[in-house]
Amino acid sequence: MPKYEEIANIIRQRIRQGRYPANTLLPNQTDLVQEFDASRMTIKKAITILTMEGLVLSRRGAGTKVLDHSFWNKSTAPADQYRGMSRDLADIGKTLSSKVITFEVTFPTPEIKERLMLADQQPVYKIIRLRIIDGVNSVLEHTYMPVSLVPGLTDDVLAQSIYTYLKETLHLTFAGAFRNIQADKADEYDQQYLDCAPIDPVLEVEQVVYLDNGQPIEYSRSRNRYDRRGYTFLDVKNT
Amino acid sequence: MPKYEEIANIIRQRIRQGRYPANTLLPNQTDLVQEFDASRMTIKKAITILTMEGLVLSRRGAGTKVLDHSFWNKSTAPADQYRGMSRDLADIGKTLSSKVITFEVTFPTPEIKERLMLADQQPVYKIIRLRIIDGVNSVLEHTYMPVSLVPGLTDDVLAQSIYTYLKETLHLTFAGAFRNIQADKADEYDQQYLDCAPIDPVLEVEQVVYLDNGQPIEYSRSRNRYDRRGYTFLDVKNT
DNA sequence: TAGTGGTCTAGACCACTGG
DNA sequence: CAGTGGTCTAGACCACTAG
Repeated sequence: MPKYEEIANIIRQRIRQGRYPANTLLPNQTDLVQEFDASRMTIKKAITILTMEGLVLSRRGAGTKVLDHSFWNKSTAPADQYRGMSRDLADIGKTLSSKVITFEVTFPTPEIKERLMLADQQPVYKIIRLRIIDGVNSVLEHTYMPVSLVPGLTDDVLAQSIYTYLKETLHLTFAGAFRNIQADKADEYDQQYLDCAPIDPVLEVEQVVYLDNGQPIEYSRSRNRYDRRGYTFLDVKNT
Repeated sequence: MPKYEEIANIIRQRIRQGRYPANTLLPNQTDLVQEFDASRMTIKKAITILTMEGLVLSRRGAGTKVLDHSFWNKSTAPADQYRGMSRDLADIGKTLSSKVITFEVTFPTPEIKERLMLADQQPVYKIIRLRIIDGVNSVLEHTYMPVSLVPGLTDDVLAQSIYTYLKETLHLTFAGAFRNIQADKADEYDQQYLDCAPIDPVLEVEQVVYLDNGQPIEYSRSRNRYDRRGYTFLDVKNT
């Protein structure tokens, strides 16, 4: 692990523990240089990480302030499960249990072929899973993955976390994801599996996930019960 | 403007112009060091910007590849208006025209007071605007701003872009925003102004926008017609 | 093994904030 | 004005990819 990441971890811990209380200033960067025996560029990089996480805010001439974002958890939102991948992409697959509804191999439609950047005749997995959070049917997940990139996918894996399998077993690493979020009416499928009424809206999170070599590994549409899941994130100006 | 930003702009332009075509490699960093007469750290910083924008992807040992994300625009999504603030926060206020429905000064509810981090007795503007995109009523925006931070707000400003006023006239700069997105049923207000039926869902984008000194400047809830607006963004792993 | 990007340094200058 | 963070350099070493 890079030095700047270690330093960021230490400072983050100190903030959480209250050693650097909210609305006070962090030690200045030259002091941190001394304490961590690092160059200022390295300290700056560590602080940038914390800035992107919304923990601190630096201003030229004024120092680096510790922010108070405690109210984020007291949100009125239905349930803030989704998070950005600032820390780790695998959090997407974080839930209690899954029920596999469909698991088959097929040729992709033109749309899916394009999103996964596939050549002709390349088969994909088509997976539909019901995600059950705290015993409540919450998300209906339609997933497509190229068979060539994900050998050995089984029902067992699907019942757990796909991403744990991709990371731990196949040792794949991710570059990021492209997402589109929209509201939609509940279709018959949603109504059947999410136990919702025809008038209940659905929050659809559509995403393409990329490996660190730029190859798409997944296209999915997650249809969330509107009263169960929201999508929460921080959008920090980078500089 | 910092040197690394200028370099990023130049490289971005070359990518758009096709001088660095998709799926080819950028010149390596030592070559770029020579061309731009900069240090490698500066070149790296420029490339990081482009990485965050999804334009390129670097891999240790393999070079920096130009990505092809042309299909993002051919999305099946209803309309991708919203974007992250990677480039500029003001884009949030980018729309054709507005109709002011409510514009008053009031004391905040406890919830809004907390989100705007206000002391007691501090009044806020309460603004409700209908945003009309291409002649169609698309978004109903409920906005709260501290009066003390935004002097001189007028109907004229509201009819245009609030953010242009904040930036150009008041010279405020922004640190970022916290957002929560969820689906909801259309309430009577939505039905009246967005011309939608009771069964039509609504996409609600809730946000708190912060100034660069950490002070919240706005709390808002934007209620979008589900068939008019989605929320589209890139989530890139940072390192 | 050659070539790439990732990290790190020690120092420097500058822009900005706030008393 | 003193003190802060933002930028930038010239060089170094290392981890990784790909032939």
